[in-house]
Amino acid sequence: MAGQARRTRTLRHTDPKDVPLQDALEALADPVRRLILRTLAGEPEFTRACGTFDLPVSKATASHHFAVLRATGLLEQVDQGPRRLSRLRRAEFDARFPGLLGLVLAEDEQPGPAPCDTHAAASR
Amino acid sequence: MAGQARRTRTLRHTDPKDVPLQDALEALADPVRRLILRTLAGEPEFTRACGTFDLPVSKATASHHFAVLRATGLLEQVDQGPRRLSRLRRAEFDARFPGLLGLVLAEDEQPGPAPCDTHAAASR
DNA sequence: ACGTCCATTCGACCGCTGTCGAACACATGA
DNA sequence: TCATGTGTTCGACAGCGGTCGAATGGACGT
Repeated sequence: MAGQARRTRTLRHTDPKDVPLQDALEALADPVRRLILRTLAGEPEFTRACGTFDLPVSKATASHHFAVLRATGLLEQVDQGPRRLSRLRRAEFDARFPGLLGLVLAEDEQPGPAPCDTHAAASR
Repeated sequence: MAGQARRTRTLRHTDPKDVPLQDALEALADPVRRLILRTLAGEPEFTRACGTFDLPVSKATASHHFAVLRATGLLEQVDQGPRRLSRLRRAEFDARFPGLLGLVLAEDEQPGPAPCDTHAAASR
């Protein structure tokens, strides 16, 4: 059978209304998760699969971060075949925490001279 | 004997302008620190000494949290004799991260069923 | 049926940070 | 000078969370 309509199934996601500020801040306090959110904000909805993100971590870790974001009501995901497409729940999250997501999306990539790097890179 | 001027000396504090979003979120992700901020917001400026806060942690831990808040540009402190009085740098922080502090100060104390602490019972 | 691709889950490791008691430093008042 | 009250600093400990490789589960295409 030729490909018919893709069976896109929405999976359970947390409603931002039920998210305590504690969880929201913890979720956003991770740089990888913020990178995911910023990437997602720059694309049409439901066009990026998890694997297409350019993240500095392994697949397992990335999956963990997606789960956290979903649990915090920050994104909604849809299974389309083997891929899992994401959408940023911008309006919903903004209704719960006005301005918070905006700060994240507007974050500068801090191109500084790497004062914040984790350990002795001994580079440059 | 009365009438000697209180020698209030301002100590070094970080300018919110120099604070990366990363640090701000990490600072606000701690419930004790948010409690400090909310308490401070409900009082006139420079009227609360560190010891007068009703915090669920030891003196040493409280001191640590005050240091973090100071380093994040969230509060300014003045030494008045043996006491260290604090002021919430509301406007300055709001200029750097519009709306963020507002969310914290408006936070509900979550009186609900969920006891936020996962363990640490029978302390002291 | 089978293999492939995609994402999650599992177990383990490790560093960071929140936590504490005790010791210290400082300013003040007797 | 000493005692007191206040806040910080010093080790030390514990738990959480981010991280990984490997194993697992599903959904196609052939």
